Amino acid sequence: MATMDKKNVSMNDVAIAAGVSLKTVSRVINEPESVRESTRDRVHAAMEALGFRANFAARSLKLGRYGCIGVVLFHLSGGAVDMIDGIADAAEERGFALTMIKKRAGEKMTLAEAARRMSQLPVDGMIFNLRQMVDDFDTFEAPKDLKTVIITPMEHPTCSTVSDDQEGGAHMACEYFLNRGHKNVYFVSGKKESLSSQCRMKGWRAALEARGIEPPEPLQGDWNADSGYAAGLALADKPDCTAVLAANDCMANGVMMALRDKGLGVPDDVSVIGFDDELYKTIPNSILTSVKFRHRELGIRALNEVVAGLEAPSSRSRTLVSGVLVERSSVRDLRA
Amino acid sequence: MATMDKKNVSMNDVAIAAGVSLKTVSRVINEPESVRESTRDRVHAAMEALGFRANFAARSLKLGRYGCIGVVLFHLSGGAVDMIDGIADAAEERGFALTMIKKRAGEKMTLAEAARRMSQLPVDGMIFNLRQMVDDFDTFEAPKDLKTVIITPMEHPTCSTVSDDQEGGAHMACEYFLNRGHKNVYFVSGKKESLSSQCRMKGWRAALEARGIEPPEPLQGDWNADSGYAAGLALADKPDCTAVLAANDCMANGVMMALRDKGLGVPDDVSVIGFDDELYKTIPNSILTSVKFRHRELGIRALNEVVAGLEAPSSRSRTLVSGVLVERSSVRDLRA
DNA sequence: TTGCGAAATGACAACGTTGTCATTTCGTTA
DNA sequence: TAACGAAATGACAACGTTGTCATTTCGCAA
Repeated sequence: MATMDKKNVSMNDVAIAAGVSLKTVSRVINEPESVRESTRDRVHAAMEALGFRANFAARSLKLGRYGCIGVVLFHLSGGAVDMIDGIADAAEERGFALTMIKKRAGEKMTLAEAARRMSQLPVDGMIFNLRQMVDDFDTFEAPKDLKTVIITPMEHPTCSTVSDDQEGGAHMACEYFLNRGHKNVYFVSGKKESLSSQCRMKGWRAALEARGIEPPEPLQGDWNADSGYAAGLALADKPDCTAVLAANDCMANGVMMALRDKGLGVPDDVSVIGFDDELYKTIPNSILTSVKFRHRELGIRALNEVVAGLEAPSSRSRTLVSGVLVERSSVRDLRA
Repeated sequence: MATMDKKNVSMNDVAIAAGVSLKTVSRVINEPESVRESTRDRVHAAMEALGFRANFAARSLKLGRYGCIGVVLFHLSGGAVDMIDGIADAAEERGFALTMIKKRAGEKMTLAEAARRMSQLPVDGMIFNLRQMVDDFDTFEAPKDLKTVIITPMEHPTCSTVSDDQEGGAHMACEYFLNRGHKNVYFVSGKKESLSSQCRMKGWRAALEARGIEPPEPLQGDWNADSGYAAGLALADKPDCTAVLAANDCMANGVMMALRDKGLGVPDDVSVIGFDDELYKTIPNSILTSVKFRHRELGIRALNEVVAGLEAPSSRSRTLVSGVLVERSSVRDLRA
């Protein structure tokens, strides 16, 4: 066998093989222009022959940075995929890799705990994806030397935050109803503990109150279609119900099915708007108008915010990524 | 201000503050039992006061390992969330963090390229999530010192692989039809380039051929409901079509809607089975029988395989995680 | 050929840990 | 009190890079 594995190949090994100094090998990697071409070729050949791979630990130790951004997933939901996608793409583009840890099911993780664990890992900054409340949210202080961005709709006293504009999205949907002559809007919520659901409800409530309308009692759902169906059955009995805002598309679909089963048409008798714009994937010829959030954009913003803050970890900003109303035909214009 | 930030606090700083040697601080962290309690307390106090955090780079450099597993996402689909969830949980449990990179949209990444990039990062082993074919699949050789596991339905000559048993799942669904008196099964595929779709088709074809049935021409879909709907319209015209296997639930739903619109009932006139068992989230009272894969389990297995192979990176194994048929009422028993 | 400035290369320390081995301190027993 | 083995602690090198600064080599003009 030609290559016996004498552990790992170091720059020194390459240097010896190429008949140059260790430092020259380093230069070939970091500032190739400064090395004469003939020398460079010799070094490259040696690296190839020995199967050299730069040692991440030694490099980071010397440089004092890792080129990695930490991501803490407190919660892994459907929309999280696109967000991670955005984070990963933006990271890639800026030459960072991601280091990821996840809250385990059942485990109760605080921000402080997450920060403690992250700071043992190779990261220059970190992103927390937080979609539910945690105990120490208000008291948490990020490590001074580790830029921290929290993806959450709540404002944080010291950390930068990034969020979908959930309230704004709900507001937009309500306005859409009201501007078309609807006198009221019913609301079907998602799981109680979800911040998204809470914010969507808050926006709905605010939009109605801004018009001097008393918001009706919201109906409690759990994100799934069956809970929407149950809500729909209840709503079908309310004569003043002409408009329903459901906190996601699945429940909106449940509502529509229930209305249909009760002999009511959408949008002829009742108008419906959902959230997330994903029903079209599952329902052919879907007519549901829906508020869509740009999760990918959200991830990109979060990552950019971290990178921008690497030099000044204590800086603080608040970013809201607006939603978009994807218009289909599930809302009737009562003025017509 | 008490604590001016003189860059980072090192073990040496702590040692001085606590009036002990650097090595004792190291011991407090790595083998606390071997340090007298009074000393330990003093060191802990100093660490607290100075805000000491162990330096990952220095530690890894010395230890020669990182405690991180690399994950390469060639493709980020819906099912990937659960898989990542499984990987992350298993990693957590075994004391590993994850380092992640992602193929960017449009970019063409080979296994070799992915391995090259990963090996510059802090990882002890790696997992490739590969749901489409890549150019160098057969020729790829993993770095000798970096255990590599590929999540893919294809067998690889040198790397360990882990996969859902897609073929088996399709086979199971077909058997389920045939055992209930159906004489044939039609198939609606997903996107052409998807390995999942290809494997499901292969399993379907094999199951029919095993019973001496000539498989009808498969219908090409794209995973979304509309393509299923189109397929359903076509199938409604085929008098011999009593059973349809759709490569996912969304398309299965599209098929069912089309059949209904053509005046055919499910399961009375035509039976349908889907894949992934997720329709119930979107459709109230869903009746669709579906083959469900345990993506979370898949992730766990992949991670365990990597960790098991850390000592012997060249070992090779093939793991198949079986699917489960979630039975509802979309299949009619023709024998009754 | 010599001299010169610029380009290329090299020697050595340093980054912050942990392993090895030597030294000090402690608690017992003679 | 002295002597001893065990427990606790410390000094120093090493891990594989990069930064600093010194040295060598090069290309060109005198």
